[in-house]
Amino acid sequence: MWILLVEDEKQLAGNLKRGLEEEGHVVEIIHDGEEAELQGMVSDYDVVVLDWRLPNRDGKQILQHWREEDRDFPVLMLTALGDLDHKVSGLDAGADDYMSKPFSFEELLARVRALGRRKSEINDTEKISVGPIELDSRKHKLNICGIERSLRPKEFTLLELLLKEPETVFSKTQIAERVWGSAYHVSDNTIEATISTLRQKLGESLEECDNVAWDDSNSIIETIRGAGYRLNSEFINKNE
Amino acid sequence: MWILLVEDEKQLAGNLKRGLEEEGHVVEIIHDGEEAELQGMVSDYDVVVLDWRLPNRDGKQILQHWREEDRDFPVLMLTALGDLDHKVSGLDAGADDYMSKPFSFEELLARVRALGRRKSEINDTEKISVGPIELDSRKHKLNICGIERSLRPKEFTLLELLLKEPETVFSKTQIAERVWGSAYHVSDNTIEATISTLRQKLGESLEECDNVAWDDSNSIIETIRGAGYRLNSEFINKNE
DNA sequence: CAGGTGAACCTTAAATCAAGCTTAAAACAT
DNA sequence: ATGTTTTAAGCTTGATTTAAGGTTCACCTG
Repeated sequence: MWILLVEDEKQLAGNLKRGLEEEGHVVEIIHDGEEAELQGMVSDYDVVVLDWRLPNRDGKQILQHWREEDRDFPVLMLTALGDLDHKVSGLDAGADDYMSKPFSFEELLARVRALGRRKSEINDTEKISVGPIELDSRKHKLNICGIERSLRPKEFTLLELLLKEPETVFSKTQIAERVWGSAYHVSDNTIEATISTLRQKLGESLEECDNVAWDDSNSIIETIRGAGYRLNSEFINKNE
Repeated sequence: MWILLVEDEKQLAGNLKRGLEEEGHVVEIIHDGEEAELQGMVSDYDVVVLDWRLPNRDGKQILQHWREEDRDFPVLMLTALGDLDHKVSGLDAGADDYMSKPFSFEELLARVRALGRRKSEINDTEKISVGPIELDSRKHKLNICGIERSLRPKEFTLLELLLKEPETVFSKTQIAERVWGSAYHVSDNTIEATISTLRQKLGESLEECDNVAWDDSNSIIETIRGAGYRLNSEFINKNE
């Protein structure tokens, strides 16, 4: 999932980010309230984790502005211990869930997961499947006509992105942002190399299936020159 | 869309250009303030992205001069983080939106799209259709009476330009600007060659249609000697 | 008004250029 | 130490531009 984490304590933010990433999420951190507000206006995160006390704007204000503008991602608010009033006013302002510090990481994880699931069926049903391909988000496992196959984290996230919105063309820039978390510092070649190994793994697996209408196994992921990549629509249709 | 990007950090500018081009926009980069000002005086871009800090002139000056001369394209200004004063003074000077660095690429994309939409209906209507010809800008697809056909990027952008404003005659210079991003370094012959292949592809496709009132399939794109090219108006009328 | 002339334009193939692919090895992280 | 990610290099494929010769058209001239 694509998560925005708004938290000004840098250490805590860093830890959470790492933990969430280990679970296979893509995490963006923002330390500043104003910036966070803007960011939320333009990007459709799957979940936003929002600290209540922030420099420049407080969490509640930010959230209210978002909701006024119909930004509808689920928001998990974080408050200091004892701020029970905040709980109420926060949920009022449109938060979907609430947690008070300190909390265990496991708990955060569980709630983030729950929120993501709630948002939409497509988005984090742990299992996405297109034709004979099944992806288990939780376990980072790929399952092709019954045969299990392990993917590396980056490969996994990339495939997940493509499967979630088949038909859509994702540009390298978008892929960089959604899989690596930022568009800068990621070279084209890195993405190409990842696509390449991913194709190989998919290809190998599909060859071992009997009942799949597909031969040129290399092109499950289509290249649209100059524009990006997408899941091959023919493949989708034939095997849906 | 036709976008001018004024930004002196070459690396950043290059990245953004690539990203925007992947989305199907035509992008011209200028690194220098003075040159940018001139360019804005003579070309009607759909959107201008303007860095605030530039060599030779600062963004604000440039923008003011433009507005004094009634150059009315939407301008998205870029400032360094924390320059909140600039935000205000920039919007004052006539900017339509603002973003502080660093920003995510998707954010830029969203805002550019929004500004383009605001300006005119024609832009960003994802699907353009004239008679049996349908063009999907976002997906880079051409569809003629139901049959899909692939065009190369330059061919595509050129056709898009002609379809967006049928009736209008586009000179070679205009075509160079709006398809290649700049009029220099593009020879007449290049454009002629592109028109030629485009005509062929359109011709072939139209022959396969039944219900189209058109015979001399070569002249869907009309040549107006000494002036330029345009979509054949007869074709438009017969098939509208 | 026939014929000639030059400019603009067309067409095709070949040459150049750029995007994307693949593999192994280096770097990084755990 | 092991698995992952990134870089590097040479390669393949496809897109674009150039080049060269052919058309067409407007207009000039005898």
